[in-house]
Amino acid sequence: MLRMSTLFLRTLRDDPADAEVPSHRLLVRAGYIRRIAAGIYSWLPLGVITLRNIENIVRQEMDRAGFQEVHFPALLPKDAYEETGRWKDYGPDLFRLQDRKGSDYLLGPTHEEMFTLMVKGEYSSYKDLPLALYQIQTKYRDEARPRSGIIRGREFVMKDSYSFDLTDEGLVESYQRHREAYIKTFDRLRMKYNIVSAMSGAMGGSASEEFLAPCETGEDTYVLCPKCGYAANVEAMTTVVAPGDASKVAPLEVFDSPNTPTIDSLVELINAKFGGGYDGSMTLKNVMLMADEKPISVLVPGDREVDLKRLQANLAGVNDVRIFEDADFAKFPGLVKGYIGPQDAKKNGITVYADPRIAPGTSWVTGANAKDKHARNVVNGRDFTVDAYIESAQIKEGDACPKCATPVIIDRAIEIGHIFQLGRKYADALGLTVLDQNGKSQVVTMGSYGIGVSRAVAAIAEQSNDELGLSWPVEVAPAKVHIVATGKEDTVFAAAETLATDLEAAGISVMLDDRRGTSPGVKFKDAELIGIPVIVVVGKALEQGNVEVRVRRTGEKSEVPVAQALTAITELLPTLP
RNA sequence: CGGGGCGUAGCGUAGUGGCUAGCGCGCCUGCUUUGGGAGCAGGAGAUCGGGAGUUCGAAUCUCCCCGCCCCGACCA
Repeated sequence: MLRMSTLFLRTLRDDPADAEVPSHRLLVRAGYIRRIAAGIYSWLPLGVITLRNIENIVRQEMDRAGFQEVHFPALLPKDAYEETGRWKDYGPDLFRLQDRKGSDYLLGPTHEEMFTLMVKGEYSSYKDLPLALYQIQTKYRDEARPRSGIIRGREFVMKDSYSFDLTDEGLVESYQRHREAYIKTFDRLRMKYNIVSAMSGAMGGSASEEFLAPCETGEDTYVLCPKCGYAANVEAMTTVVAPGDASKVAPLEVFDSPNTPTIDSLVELINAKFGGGYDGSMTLKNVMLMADEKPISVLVPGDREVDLKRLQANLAGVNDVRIFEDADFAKFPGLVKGYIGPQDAKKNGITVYADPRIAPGTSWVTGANAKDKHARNVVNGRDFTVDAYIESAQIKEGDACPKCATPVIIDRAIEIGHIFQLGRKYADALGLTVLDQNGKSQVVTMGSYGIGVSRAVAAIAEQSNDELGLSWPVEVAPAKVHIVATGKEDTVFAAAETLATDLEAAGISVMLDDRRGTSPGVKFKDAELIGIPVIVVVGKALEQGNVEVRVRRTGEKSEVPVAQALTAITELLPTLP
C-alpha cells in the first residue's frame, strides 16, 4: 500500500520551465521523474512502479510467446562492435569510455552483437533452432538532440529481442510471432497505435514495420489510408502512377523564358504564352545532388520538393547525399542553373533518377539547358531517359494510397516498437553458423525486435491525460485505487484505512491519502494529477455510511455504502481501460 | 552541428550599474480551518550557472567557459 503521508513524493503546482510536451510536464509535476541532465532522468517511486508495471506486461507477453529472457551488461568491451564495424560506424552517438588499463569500452546502444555471440557460444546445430531471446536493458545513445523529456533520452529502457533461424521461411515465421506478441503487448498497454511499413535503412534486411502511437508531439511522420488502412512511414510510402500515352504529344518545343527563377514564375509565363491550363505539377524539377560525391539528378514534379530522407532511405548503398553547391556546378558547365532539363544528362555524364510520378510516356515542361530557355512537350522515353525510378518526392496529405488510391492523411506519432528481419548481416560478421541436416555449415538468419519501455511511459502519458493531469490505464497505473480521506475525524481515517486494507487483501493495489491536516482541495488536485484510475473519497458521505467512487478518466461519480465499496470497485475495475 | 531562447532558494518568477536581492508556491513552529490548491503570526532557505575583467560600486556592463530548452540536420 502506498501512503501519501510517507510516500517520497512532492507534486508541483507550476509547470516546470524546461518542459513543453504534456508527458514531460505532467510526469515531472506529478512527481514521477526528475531531470538529471539532458535526456537523462531519475525515477521517483511513482515512476519506478509505473515503469515496472509496463516492463512486467512486456515480460509476460514475451514469455507467453515462448521467448526467453537473458540479460547483458550495459557496459561492454568494444571487441564485438569492432568486428561488425559499428565501433566506427555508430559515430558520436556511441558513449565510449576506457578502463584503468586504457582498454576501450562502450555503453550498449543496442545489443545485436552480444546476442549473436551468446548464441554462437552455446549452439551449433540446426536442431536448436528456431530460438528467440530477449532482454530488458538500459540503453545508451549520445543523441545529438535529446528532447521531449523521456520520449527521446540518452539513457532509456528498451526491451530488445532477437530471433535465430536456419531458413528464410523460418525467419518470416519468427517475425510473425513477434508481431503478434507486440500486438498483444500494446493492446494490454491500452495504447492507440498503427503498424506501419518502414524502411530497414542502414540495418539491411528486408521486411520492417514500426508500431507508431499517434500523438501530436510525436517526431515520426507517417501516412495512413482512411479507407483500406494502409499505413507507412513517409520514407516507405510508395507511389503508383500509370504510364502516360505520349503518342499524341507534339514534338519537343523550346521557348524563351527569361526571369523565371521559380516554378510559380514559370507557370505564370507558360500560361500567358500558351493560353493557360498549366500548373506546377506539370513542370519538371531537376534537382542536382552529390551522392557519395557522384553527380546525380533527381526528377520530381515542380510542385514538390525532393525529400532527402526518403531519397536516401531508398538509395541503396549510398551513405551521403548533399545538394549541389556552386563549386559542383562549376565542374559541369553543361548545367545551366535554373534551366536544367534531363535531355542532356547522358552528355553531361549524370545519372538520372526519377520519382515514380515521372512515369514513362508522361510529358513535361522543363529546362532547356540554356540560359532563359525552357522546353515543353518533353516526354519521358522519347526526349530523355531515366536510369532508375526512386521514391524521392515529398509526400503530401491527399496523395493516393498505393493500395486503393484513396487520398491518404498524414499524421505524427511516437515510435514505440520496431520489428524487422535482419537477415544474416550480424551472423555473417561474427561467424554464427550451425550444421544443417547434411552436416554442412549454414549461416543463421536473424530478426531484431524492440520496444521502448521507458518511452512507452511517455507515450501512454501523451495519449492519456487531460487538463487536470495524468490518467493511466488500470494495468499501468502505480495503484489501481486512490483513496482520499478528507476531514479531521478519526472515524474517516479509520474507515479509509479499513477499505484500503480490504482492497489490498483482495489483490487490488491502493494509494491511500492519509495525510492529516491537508485540505481536501489539495488531496483532490493531487489525486487527479497523479492519475490513478479510480478515486475513492471517504469523507462527508460517511455520515450516511457512504463513500464516493470516481472514475478519473470520465469524471463519473457515484456513492456506494462502505460495506459494498469493495464489491463495487472489484466490479468497476474490469470495465475500465 | 546550424538557428533561436534561457540560467536568480526545492519549484515558478521580479529585479538592466547604487541601501540588507523582492514576491508566490513549497518547507518549519504556533493557533485557527477541513469537500476543490485555507487564514493569521513567526521562521529557515540564494557561492544570482562558473571564471576573468571594467568600475568607488556588478545579479545588472564586457570577454571566455559550462549547462538547459525549442526549431532544424541527425536518430539500429
